[in-house]
Amino acid sequence: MPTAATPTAAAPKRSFREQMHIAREDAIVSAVNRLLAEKGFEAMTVDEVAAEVGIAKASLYKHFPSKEDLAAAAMVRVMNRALDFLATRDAVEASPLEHLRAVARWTMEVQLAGEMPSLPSENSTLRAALATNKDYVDGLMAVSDRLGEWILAAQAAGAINPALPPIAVLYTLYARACDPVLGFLKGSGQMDNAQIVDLVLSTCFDGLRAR
Amino acid sequence: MPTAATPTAAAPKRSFREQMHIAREDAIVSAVNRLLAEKGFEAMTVDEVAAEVGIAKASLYKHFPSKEDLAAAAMVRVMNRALDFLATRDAVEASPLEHLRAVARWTMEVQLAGEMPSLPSENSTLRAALATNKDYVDGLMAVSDRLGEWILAAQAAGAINPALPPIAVLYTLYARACDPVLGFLKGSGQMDNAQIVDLVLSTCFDGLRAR
DNA sequence: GTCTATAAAGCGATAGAC
DNA sequence: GTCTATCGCTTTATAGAC
Repeated sequence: MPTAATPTAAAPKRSFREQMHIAREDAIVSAVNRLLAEKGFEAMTVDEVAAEVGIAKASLYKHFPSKEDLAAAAMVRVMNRALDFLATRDAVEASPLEHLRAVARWTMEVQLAGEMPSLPSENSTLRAALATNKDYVDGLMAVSDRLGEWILAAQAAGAINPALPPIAVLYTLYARACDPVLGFLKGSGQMDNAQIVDLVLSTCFDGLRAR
Repeated sequence: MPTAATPTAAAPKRSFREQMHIAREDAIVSAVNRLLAEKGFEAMTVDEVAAEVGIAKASLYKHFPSKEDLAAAAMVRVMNRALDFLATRDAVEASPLEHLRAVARWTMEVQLAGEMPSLPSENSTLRAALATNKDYVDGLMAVSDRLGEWILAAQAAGAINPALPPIAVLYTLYARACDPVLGFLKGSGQMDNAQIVDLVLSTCFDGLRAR
């Protein structure tokens, strides 16, 4: 019975093709992710993406209808990875402040690994595409909600400065994920990644002033 | 004596023309400055600059030989404005920490005014142009030296965390001049500029943690 | 120095064979 | 779905008249 009517026979075949398809798309999204982190959306070209993946540019457009969708897919994946990381923290016994520090540390490590896309400038075409991308917006909301809980709890416990509006704390954490200070210090060639992360974490949570 | 041989007669005429020339170039650089702040180097087009200034694109290229030189001129002007501001602080009776706070506040106000160019991504063609631009490099060094003195003095006085390498403090101040948190908070529409600056200054110097 | 007009190159996106 | 080849447009930069 070679027809597709038998689920037990058709499912594996379809699944295999789908897995190949997913694997290919994952390779594409990975390349886009790296290029977005390295040079940003405007400077990244679709030809570069195709060259890095090792396929023709036209093939890219069979998977993603536009450059914006290509980049949006990478942003969605980053957001999902963040959600995955947040989920791992649920099993950890720690204070809200410690959770927030752990998240900030994770984002900085992702950035030093060259896998944190730099945020698109305010009037980029990518911004509009992201704003109407349900997967991205949902992921962003989910991350923000989770972080918001920890922020409120940390402020209630007196660990985070209660005078700061929670939204300001949230935005600060997002901004530090792309903090160019990491690249500056890396470029100075005087420290290793662990030292850089510790330093920037310190300035973020403890400030420049002595305590 | 209408010839150019008489210095007293020739000098004013040349000076007038030069002033016109300088005024025109200043208008160009101002437009470039705003566009660099608004959308960054890659997304800014020379056509936009010409349209904003109100002259033909070819005329721009009589003043500046390339888009990179155009942008570099704007960056040099920002650097010189920073030097001017630093000079005004010499007349102010204040501690090194207060000087650093004042500088950070000034950069944030410039950014909220839409006049702080976003820093070029790491492998932008603008980076290479800036690295070989003597005026820019000299200005950057002068600013860094001046800030470096205050940083060292503030650390010696125990006002800035002495555990932080001075270079990390310097880079943090540079990064906060372009901090996207200002734009985020502005976009939330919940605060005025003064509140935003105070908030970000607080997180920069005092950190997120309660004191 | 300013303009109009255009060259030269790069880009996102598509056509059509296989 | 992948490829080669190309379209159509934008962009940087220049030529040449005035």
